[in-house]
Amino acid sequence: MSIAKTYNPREAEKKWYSYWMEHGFFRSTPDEREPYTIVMPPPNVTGVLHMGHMLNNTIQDVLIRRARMQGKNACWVPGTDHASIATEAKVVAMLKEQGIDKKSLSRETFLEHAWEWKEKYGGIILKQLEKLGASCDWERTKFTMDPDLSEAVIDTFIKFYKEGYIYRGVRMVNWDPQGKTALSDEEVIRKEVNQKLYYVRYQIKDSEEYIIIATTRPETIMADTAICINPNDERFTHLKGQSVIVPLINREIPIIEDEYVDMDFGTGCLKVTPAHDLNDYELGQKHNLEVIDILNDDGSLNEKAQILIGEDRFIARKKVTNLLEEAGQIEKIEDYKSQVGFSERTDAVIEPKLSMQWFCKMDKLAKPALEYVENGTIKLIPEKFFASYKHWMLNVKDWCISRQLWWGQQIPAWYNENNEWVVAKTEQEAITEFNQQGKSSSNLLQEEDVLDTWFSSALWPMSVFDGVRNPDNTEFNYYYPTQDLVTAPEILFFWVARMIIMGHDYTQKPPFKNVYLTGIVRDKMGRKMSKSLGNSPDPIELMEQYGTDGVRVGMLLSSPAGNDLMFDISYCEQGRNFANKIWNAFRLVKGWETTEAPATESQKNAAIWFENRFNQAVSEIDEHFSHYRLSDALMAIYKLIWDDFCSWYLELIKPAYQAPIEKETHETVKVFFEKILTLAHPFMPFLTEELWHDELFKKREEKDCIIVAQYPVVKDFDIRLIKDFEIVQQIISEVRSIRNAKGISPKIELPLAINAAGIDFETHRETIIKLANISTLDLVNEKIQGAVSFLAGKSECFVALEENIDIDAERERITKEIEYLKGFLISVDKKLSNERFIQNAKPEVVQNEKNKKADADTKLKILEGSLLNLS
RNA sequence: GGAGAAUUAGCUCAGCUGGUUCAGAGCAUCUGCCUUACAAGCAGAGGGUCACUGGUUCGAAUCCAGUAUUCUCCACCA
Repeated sequence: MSIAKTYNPREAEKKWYSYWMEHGFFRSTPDEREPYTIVMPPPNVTGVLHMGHMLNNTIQDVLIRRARMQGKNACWVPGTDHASIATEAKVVAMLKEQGIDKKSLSRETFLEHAWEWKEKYGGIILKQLEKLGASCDWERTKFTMDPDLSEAVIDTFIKFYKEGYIYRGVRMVNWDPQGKTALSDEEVIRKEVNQKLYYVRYQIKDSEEYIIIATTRPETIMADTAICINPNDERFTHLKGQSVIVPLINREIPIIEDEYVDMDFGTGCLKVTPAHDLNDYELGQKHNLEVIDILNDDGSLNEKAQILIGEDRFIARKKVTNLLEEAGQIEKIEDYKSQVGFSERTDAVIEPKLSMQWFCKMDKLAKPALEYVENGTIKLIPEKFFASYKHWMLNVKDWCISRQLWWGQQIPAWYNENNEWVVAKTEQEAITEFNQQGKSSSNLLQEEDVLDTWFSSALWPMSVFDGVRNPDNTEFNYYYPTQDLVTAPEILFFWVARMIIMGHDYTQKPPFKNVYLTGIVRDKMGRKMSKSLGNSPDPIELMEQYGTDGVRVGMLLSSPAGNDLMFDISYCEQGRNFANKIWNAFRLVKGWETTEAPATESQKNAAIWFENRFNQAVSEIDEHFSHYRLSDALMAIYKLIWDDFCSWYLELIKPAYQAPIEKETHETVKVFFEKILTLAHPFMPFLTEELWHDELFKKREEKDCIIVAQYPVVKDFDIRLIKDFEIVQQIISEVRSIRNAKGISPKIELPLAINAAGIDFETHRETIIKLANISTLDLVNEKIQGAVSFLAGKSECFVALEENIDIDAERERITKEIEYLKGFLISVDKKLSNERFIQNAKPEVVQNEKNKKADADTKLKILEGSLLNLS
């Protein structure tokens, strides 16, 4: 029988994923065990797996698999998000391709198309997550527009409305002219843009004089309703109370005064356009200015502009500039950099626009959500994000929750024929409500707008367990609050904060205990990986190439929480190589014939050492996990397996070529092997499951799978024993190093003599002989003449080489070491003779220095002896 | 403009409340090995004024201040 020399991930991946599914290992139902719950941040239903998802979901899978193996009732709830704007844009684009204009469709027909699209193309990403090994409870898959989740959203709207958090009003909002909807402040991305600053002349009425203003948006001058100057600005004192003529349209507007105007910026004169700028709007409110909105929903000019009607705002900007120039009204044009808002979803330039919207009052709601994080009920990992969380929470603004879209939850508000409105779940209830208020209830129309998608995502940890509609249900009581949330820092406010707010409002509990914020996946040049840059590898292809386990390991090796991850393909290679290393260790153990003989002493000692070393590693790994240092945990496993298990333990017990191994030892190796597989399983689910089922270990029962095997628990270990073995390892390394330096083949046996101090070398005799390839190992009490010597711990070792040793080289080496030790002693002595040190330092520290001195003294004496011995 | 963070080996990063001569890991590099588990490997080796300048301290990669560079978040200056 032959086993492939390299691990082939493909078969194992296919086989085990469906095996796990068929046997229901991912499924979770409430029982007497401790629950461990993660709700997956729902990707957009339009989404396709990218490196960010890969990282994020791998982390979640590692956490959930480990918890499952620790005997917890692990429940990972997957799902998708309806992503109003993105999805609606996709559907509109698709319809356009078919020659259908959204405007020509009724709301119902459009939604039919949208649902059709969703059923057909939506949720590809969930399928892709399977490839990654995601052990979600797929039967719980939710969509934010599922009927029950939608109902939860509507209920919440009504609840918040009744509690006085939701109101409706005309406000300046962020308008996305491409998506044709309002956006929340959080959905606006500000970018620095190279612009022009236009200096435009406005003629003073009944005068030849001009006033010059600076603007970046000349196309809005038709909407100007005042010019504002600073009352303290002496340059303009004579203009107070005058009015000016708006160029091109010759409308008369007043000159007003307000200290808001920065005298040093531009010309010190500001044109006031209340309809198209937030600050101007506020100025307008203060000074009772007229509001002239010259823009249509799509960003083109309307008839109020009087000129260039129907032109897009950016074309209009150019044309207005030309017209102004022709009219001699442009003083100058300067280059200018400024921040411009873009839509997070469509990337269109945001237009401040005055419109009627629904808002959620945030200040009161935010308070308890801040407290949770402040008092540690919810932990942010890493903590550094607390500062910005706090800042946002303290300065939170009201949340614009209405969107002028169809795809989403339609706001449950109803208008009667007099345009009066009530909030009610159904039309029937609305009628009742109107009647109670003594108002007309005929010709009711439901509010056209839908709710912000984040309004529904905010309920996610509750709504997936139906906890909003039915808070007393068993599942909700069992799984909520959830344990860990793994997500990107970018949506800390969008999502995390709002989940905490809603969770608290409903349950008086936080929705989760820990928030692990992953980094951003960047390319080698530090650029964020994105589709538009084309610098992101396709995770699916990566997994094809390196194996899923390899890519998982690669991603996690380099991603401390909250730090961005500079992704490089070589990490995946490292992951693949690691998988292959385990595979080959398995081949070795698998290939051994056994003999009935009992284990040898050295094998037993090796086993004792590895057991202790293993327990030490388990402690370290546990510690890393408790701080969510997944990459450190993984590295500890990597080293335990590669170095300790393969390079030391296996080499140590390995029988001679084609010789059988003692059965007792073989059994022990197998036990260790199973243990390290369980440690590795959360990171490398496929390989470990594949090996677990090999008959080398045993015939497994149908449900005896590593995915539910017992995860190693923290146990005591003997640090002394491990340290002693380190000395042995050092001796072996030194002998190999001597070989290397002298060009002596590893096949040639060398004699070794040890002047042992403090360690029982008999225990390790066989080990040293075997791994360092020693012919004779003598324990001596004196120095050996003409041998190369070195110090391991406090034991001096001698290798007598057949050819003459290079005395000068040896002398130099030893002298160097002596000098080092002397320097060391000087520094220690300096400390110890410093009274202030003795007085101020902790007693342990002082004692430690004393011990160091004693150690160094011993070593120094040995080395000085060696030096004498050479001459 | 405000806030936060970072700067340690060629690369990616550890280094927790100052205390081994403290400078570490992985990868990469170099040298020697096709030693029958693994060349996706084995053995060995080299490599860093801990960004800079001051300060606190018996003692600083670690604490403080300033400087430089970089990043992130927030913010309405036309």
